Amino acid sequence: MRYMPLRGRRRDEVLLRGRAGVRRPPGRLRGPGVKAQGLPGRGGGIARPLRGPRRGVQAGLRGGRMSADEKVRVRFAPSPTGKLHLGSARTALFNWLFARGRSGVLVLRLEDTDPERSSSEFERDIIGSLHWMGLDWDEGPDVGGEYGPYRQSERMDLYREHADRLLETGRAYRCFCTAEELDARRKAAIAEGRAWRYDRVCTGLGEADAAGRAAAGEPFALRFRVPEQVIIIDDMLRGAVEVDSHEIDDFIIMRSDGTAGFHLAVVVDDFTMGITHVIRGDDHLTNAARHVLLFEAFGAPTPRFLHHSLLMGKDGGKLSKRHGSTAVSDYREKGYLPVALTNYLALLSWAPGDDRELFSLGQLVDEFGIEGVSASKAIFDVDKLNWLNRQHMKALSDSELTDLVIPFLQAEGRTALLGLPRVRLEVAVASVRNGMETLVDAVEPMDIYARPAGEISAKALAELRKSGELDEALRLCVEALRSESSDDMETAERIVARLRGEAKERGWGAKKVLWPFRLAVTGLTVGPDLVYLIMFWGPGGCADRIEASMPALEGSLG
RNA sequence: GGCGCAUUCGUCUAGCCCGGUUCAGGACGCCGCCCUCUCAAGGCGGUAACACGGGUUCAAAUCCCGUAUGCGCCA
Repeated sequence: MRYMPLRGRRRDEVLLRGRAGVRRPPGRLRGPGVKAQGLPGRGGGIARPLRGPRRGVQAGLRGGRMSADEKVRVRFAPSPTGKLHLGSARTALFNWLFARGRSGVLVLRLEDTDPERSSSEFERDIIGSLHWMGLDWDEGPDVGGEYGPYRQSERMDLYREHADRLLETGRAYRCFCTAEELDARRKAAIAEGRAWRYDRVCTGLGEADAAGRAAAGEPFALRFRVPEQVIIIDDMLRGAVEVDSHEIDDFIIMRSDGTAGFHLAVVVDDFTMGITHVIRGDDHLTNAARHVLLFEAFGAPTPRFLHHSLLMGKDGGKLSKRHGSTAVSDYREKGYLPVALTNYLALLSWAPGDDRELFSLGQLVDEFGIEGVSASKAIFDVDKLNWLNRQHMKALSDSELTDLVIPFLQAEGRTALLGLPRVRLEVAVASVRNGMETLVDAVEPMDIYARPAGEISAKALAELRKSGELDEALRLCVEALRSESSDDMETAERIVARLRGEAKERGWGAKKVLWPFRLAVTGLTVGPDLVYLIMFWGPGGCADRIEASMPALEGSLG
């Protein structure tokens, strides 16, 4: 590691860049990112990352190519080869927050160049999941835009043209090596303990020769001729990352089947779409070196990069299905609130700098800044997500929560509950809400309200039989209930208070009368607070239910 | 294997830039207590970390060097 990622530096840098429209000092003359070492006549790059207070600022200049009034344009570019993954969702969120916080533009681009693995079903899942999270974009396959098309599969001609340009200028060359030949040479190299890189056997082919073979129909790929230089990746999080081009072999930009290589497609898309900041996962940090080279070769401005850390599972490995659900839509189905998910995802690798943890999406836009982003790994911890989900559910009114719970009751086929008048449904939801971690958690506890009167579970029956002075206790309950008729909360509280009083008068603990109350009314040993039971069935309804339980209690009553 | 990135409680992190105010603060989890008709929720308290080794310095989580480990890319 050569450069010094000093967070304080970064902070200055961010402050400088933080406001859109702030004029930056004129930058270096040379192209961005690439140090032109050993290429005479192209000097002027920073030979080493500068130390001291100006380093970060310097690293942020991008060669002055970006004018101060240039609008921030970022992109999120998933492959529709699976459902939207939590890690991708986090990348999308970072891009979205970055764009929205700077009045920038977010582009959604689908990297669907692999027809074997891509499907429109996944495309729908991705778009649906993003929308569910509350994210939107200004340009994309579904909304259009002036830089389209936004599916890579529809941009093949563009890649071809650009690849040809590199061939014409000599920045790329035809490679006739077959897969078998390459494989054999790679194996040999590895067997000898050498690091394998493409051995450039085709780089010396004369143009006439190569063109002739191509014309004769011999299949070939196009390889990028990697120049000798130290590549500097200008990363907003990690500073200036240096990569020696010796580490990079002449990678394929156009496959022999005529499809574009990943690196070519990404770079062509990024600069033709006017992307100013590339925010993506750490796994692309070293790929960025290739990209910088390509931007340079095309004479295009190099965007600034931010390679955030990857999302890991509990065991430290890349988050995968082994660790549980990884798709955003799974969390949606489990009853997580989108705001809790975005809050949690943001909190992985980002902190506001103080003790606050609860953020709505809008608050995140206001508070989020790359100065608060950590560069180290993030492990997905569902416990914390659960806690956040709880916190966000608490902020909801009973009515709002009910609206959210209804679809889950439908999905679980709770028709009896769904047939309830709205007010009673809300009481039912209110009664179970503090036990909920997610929305689905409402369903089973609410089944208590669908129980027929007089049906007592074995466990509850045993508890009732254990209770002394049972008949007296139940008589008091019925009496108290019969004396009231409203089913509002005040009344319900009054009834419970009265029963406590009655128990106290007799020198009993409250449990002696309240426990049988619960058991007889619900037939179960666990359930919502008594106050809610009274509100749900009404005082009369509860009295009826207690009386309905009497037959089952034969022999236990005095 | 080469290169790159990362490394503060089990987990997410504050602090690190501008060394002393920190025997390192918060949150989740876990444990205990309180509350209590049940289950929870809630309140209160506790547990637990500067990867390691050198160096600089009166003083280092904070600065420098090295090592280790993890992750990534090349595949």
